[in-house]
Amino acid sequence: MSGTRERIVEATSALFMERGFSGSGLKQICAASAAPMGSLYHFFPGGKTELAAETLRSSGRAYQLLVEAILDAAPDIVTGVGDCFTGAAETLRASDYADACPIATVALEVASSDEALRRVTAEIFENWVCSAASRFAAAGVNPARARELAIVVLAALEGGFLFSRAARSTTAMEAIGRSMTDHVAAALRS
Amino acid sequence: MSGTRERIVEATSALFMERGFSGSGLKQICAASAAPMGSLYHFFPGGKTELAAETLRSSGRAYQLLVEAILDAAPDIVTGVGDCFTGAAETLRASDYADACPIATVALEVASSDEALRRVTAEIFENWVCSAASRFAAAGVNPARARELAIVVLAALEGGFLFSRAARSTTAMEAIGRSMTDHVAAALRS
DNA sequence: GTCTATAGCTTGATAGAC
DNA sequence: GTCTATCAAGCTATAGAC
Repeated sequence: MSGTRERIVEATSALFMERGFSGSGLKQICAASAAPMGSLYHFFPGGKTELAAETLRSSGRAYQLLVEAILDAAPDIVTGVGDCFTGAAETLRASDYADACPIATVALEVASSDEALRRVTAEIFENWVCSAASRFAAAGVNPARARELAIVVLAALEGGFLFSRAARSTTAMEAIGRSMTDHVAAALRS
Repeated sequence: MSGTRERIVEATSALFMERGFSGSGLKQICAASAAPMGSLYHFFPGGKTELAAETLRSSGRAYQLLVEAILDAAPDIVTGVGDCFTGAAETLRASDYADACPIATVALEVASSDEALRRVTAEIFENWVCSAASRFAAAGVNPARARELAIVVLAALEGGFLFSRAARSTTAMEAIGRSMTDHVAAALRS
């Protein structure tokens, strides 16, 4: 049960957030996870693509569980959505704007240049949308609208990460969070 | 007035959208723009960073002018916002999901790893927000709210590019566009 | 499973002829 | 201003001893 494999995946996830897919070298990943090159290719014979696919799936799942936990802990869905945005803002500040979406950077890099990885990112986003949509529907939003609402809220969260990281300020994330709580509240009333 | 310099910047912009900053090599850029290596360093003695900064500024300005033209051509601001999203969706489909935001991919790549380029992307986004906010204010939105509204609409547009490119489908962009027109209309009524 | 060494290629950048 | 040749360093990937 050597933790080497897990260490490699964790180091890859962190490097992907800081430098993206092309900017993260396998040597750098090995150094960051204190793993030799041979171990990386032992666990991931498919090389960088296989490692990236597993890293994206793993951090995508972890991120989904985090959001679900925040939504389920809140007294109502509107508060829960607000908590996601304030939590994202706090995490950004606490991590010096490094700990953001673990998928977006790589997703944009590979969208037009690596079909296998593009499919992986599409699957992760689809899981996120389904997860959020089911929460909105359970909270009383018309099921057909619930999916659209999930798409909008998650897209706005991604835009918030982009603007907040670029500006090194969380004012964008906070403004977007306010708008999204209003938007979800309006959807509940209709 | 050798067009070599312009060709280099244009090729760089296209490659940044398709493969990002780290994924675009200078040799690739020279090949795509039919320019020799020596010319690239003649025009951009600061190397890849200087070329990237100028490319980002140039395509950021062009993108802003495009959005402003769409907004100003529309009969009202709500229609104009809707036109931006349907236009983005059409452009994505027509370009096989390659022609999207010219800044976002690079902005995420450099946010935590290249301070000089991070500042450039922050400045571009700030210009976009100011431009959109002034249109919203001119349409009758309370000036304090106009800036927040601009941030939300642009962030949602960026999230729409991300989800639509990953899924190779414009349904996300279209759903987000519908929500944003509703959101802008609501801001006008309040 | 772990580790070292290295092949083969590409990267960003430079030098110097023209 | 243009172009070629080249450098040192980085990359992904592999081979093979332990």
